[in-house]
Amino acid sequence: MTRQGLIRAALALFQSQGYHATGIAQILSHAGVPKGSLYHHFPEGKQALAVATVDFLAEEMAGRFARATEGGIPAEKQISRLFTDTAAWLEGHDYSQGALISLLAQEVETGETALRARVAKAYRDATTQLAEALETGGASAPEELATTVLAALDGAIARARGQRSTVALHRAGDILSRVARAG
Amino acid sequence: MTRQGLIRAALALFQSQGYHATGIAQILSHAGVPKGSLYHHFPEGKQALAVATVDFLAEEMAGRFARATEGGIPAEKQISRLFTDTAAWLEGHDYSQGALISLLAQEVETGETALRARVAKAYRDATTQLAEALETGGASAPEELATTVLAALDGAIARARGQRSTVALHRAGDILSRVARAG
DNA sequence: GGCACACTAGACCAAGTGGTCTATTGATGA
DNA sequence: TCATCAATAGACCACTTGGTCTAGTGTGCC
Repeated sequence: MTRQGLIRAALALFQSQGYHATGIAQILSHAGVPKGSLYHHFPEGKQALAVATVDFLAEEMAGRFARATEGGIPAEKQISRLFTDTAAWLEGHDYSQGALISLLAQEVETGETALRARVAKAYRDATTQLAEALETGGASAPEELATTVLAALDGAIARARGQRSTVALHRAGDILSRVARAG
Repeated sequence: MTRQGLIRAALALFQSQGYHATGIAQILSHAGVPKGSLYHHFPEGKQALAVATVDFLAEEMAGRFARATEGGIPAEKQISRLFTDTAAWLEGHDYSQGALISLLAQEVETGETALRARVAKAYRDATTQLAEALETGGASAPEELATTVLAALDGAIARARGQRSTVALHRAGDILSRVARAG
């Protein structure tokens, strides 16, 4: 499906370079789709595509957090896995991918309301979902912990990319999983 | 000084919108400086200006961390202050400012080597300086803690901007200052 | 068959991009 | 007084940007 292809291409590129650095032409060539198709599926253009991208990613993350709950894994283990999995994912993509939501949160001007709203929603949803998973994993104060874990994860992803090293990811994962065990 | 004005303007704009979203023209008008002056002081253009911006900010952060050590403040207190101060700073600027280093770490392509190198250096320096401060504040495993604190700080800043709320900052600050007390 | 319409295709456009170039200004030292 | 040169000033350029518009294509329905 053309629409899906556009979303996937845009996701990869936004995650890699950010919103403003990614041109329409680049998305098009990456997806192998002509301009007319983009503006047929997304008449509001680039911003609408970014919104769809955020929604797509949010759904993916939701599934991931839901799966983490299934086995009745302790919160401590869930957290350390989240960080090590992310580290492996970054290395697997040679640090070309990143944290879309936090990137957009900083790049997008206050004017672009639709996009801003989705970003805020993605943050809320990710936190509640992770908090639920951590709660079933036995964590106390799960909301507070989930917020901190997500913040550290985003910050560590950025740093990993800046330094081409996953040590920050592993350090943060260690400390926060210890918090889950203690608290 | 014209050069300083350019750096300050660029810092504010890059921190607000990111590197690619900020045009030369915008920096110029913000600083009240003509184009010729920019290319006189920074013959390598935009990227060189960004490098200077990172250096400027790194120096500022270094001073800030050094000051935190002076009073012999316990690590726990240092951390909670770092987060509440940042929250106040964000609110004071109406969420228009952000985390430059982590933004650049994600936005800048692998091709722009000079800028990437400075970003990596800024990460390293900030971590060692904060670790020293935390160590004199009585923290154990200060490097690990400093890394986690900086990651959580960056991630929480992004989120605060996305949601126009500082709760994530306060939550992360609470949890991590507790870690410093316990560990 | 032939109509309808979602979709593809890409030429085209005004506005903006980072960067270059020449001209001028103004302070300093001989 | 004059020469020098860092710094200022902005016109200008090739190129790219996001977006519009018209033309065509394929598929399903009557």
